[in-house]
Amino acid sequence: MPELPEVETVARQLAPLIAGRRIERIELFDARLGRPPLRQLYGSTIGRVFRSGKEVVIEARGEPADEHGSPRSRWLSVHLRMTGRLIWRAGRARDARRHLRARFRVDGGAVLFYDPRRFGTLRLHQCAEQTAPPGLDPMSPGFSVEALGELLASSAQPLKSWLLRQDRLVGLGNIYASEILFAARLHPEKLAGSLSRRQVVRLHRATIDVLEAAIAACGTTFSDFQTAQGLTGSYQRFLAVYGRDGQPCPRCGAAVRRRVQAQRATFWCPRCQR
DNA sequence: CTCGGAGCCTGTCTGC
DNA sequence: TGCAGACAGGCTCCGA
Repeated sequence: MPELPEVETVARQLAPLIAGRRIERIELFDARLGRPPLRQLYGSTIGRVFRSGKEVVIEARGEPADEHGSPRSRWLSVHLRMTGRLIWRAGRARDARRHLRARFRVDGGAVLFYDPRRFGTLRLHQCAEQTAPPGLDPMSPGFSVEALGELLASSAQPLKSWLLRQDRLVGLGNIYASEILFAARLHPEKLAGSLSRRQVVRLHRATIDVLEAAIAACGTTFSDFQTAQGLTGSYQRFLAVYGRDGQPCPRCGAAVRRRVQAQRATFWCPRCQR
């Protein structure tokens, strides 16, 4: 389910809903989540809530050790993988238990973690540095044409597969990789290291444009994705190629094609992507 | 390094 | 209607 725009949407919506609230209790309902020592977060106050790569990170600020000490923070990161959802529930209503994997009780409500396929993960970090993803975030100031060019330069991988690797750029997944390549008019099987300077510029521009538009639309919803407020995204209305196998390319009218590349469906326009 | 395949899970949709 | 198979927004591991 969630790629960068969806995770960004969840983090942005969750932040004002839970920042400043006290963590009362965290319940895990799925053994696959392991047994992270979450009790150490009890009584701490939620600070920043932000996206890191494809993870939602929640800062838990503990009490100051003494009156001069600054509060000790820990960070809880949630990876939604394919079908995870983080939903804010105000008050003390009863929660649907189906697919409920974890519940973060805070004063005034709870954050519910639903995940039908159970691929999602929770991790507890003792320092902020540990929450940083390995790759470059395309929404960060460091994402320049030069930086993208350098990352691409050494690779003999097809562009579509390259874009899915989280150790180079973080946050892109199967939907946006296809959409970005369409916007950049680049063929998904073109080798990453073979791009001209102008093509790198196009890819850079397309990455930012597609992600910003998707964030503005609160992400893409097919079936699973919901925002923190239980709403759906609307970017699916703007998808040019993803899931549009056989339909006309919105730019040139040629039939959009689909093929499986490294186990994942790839969609592209055979006429205007070169 | 890269690729392909299997695996982790459950739900939904398609075609016979 | 029933059932098998394909497929799904992510990622990791293995062997070639």
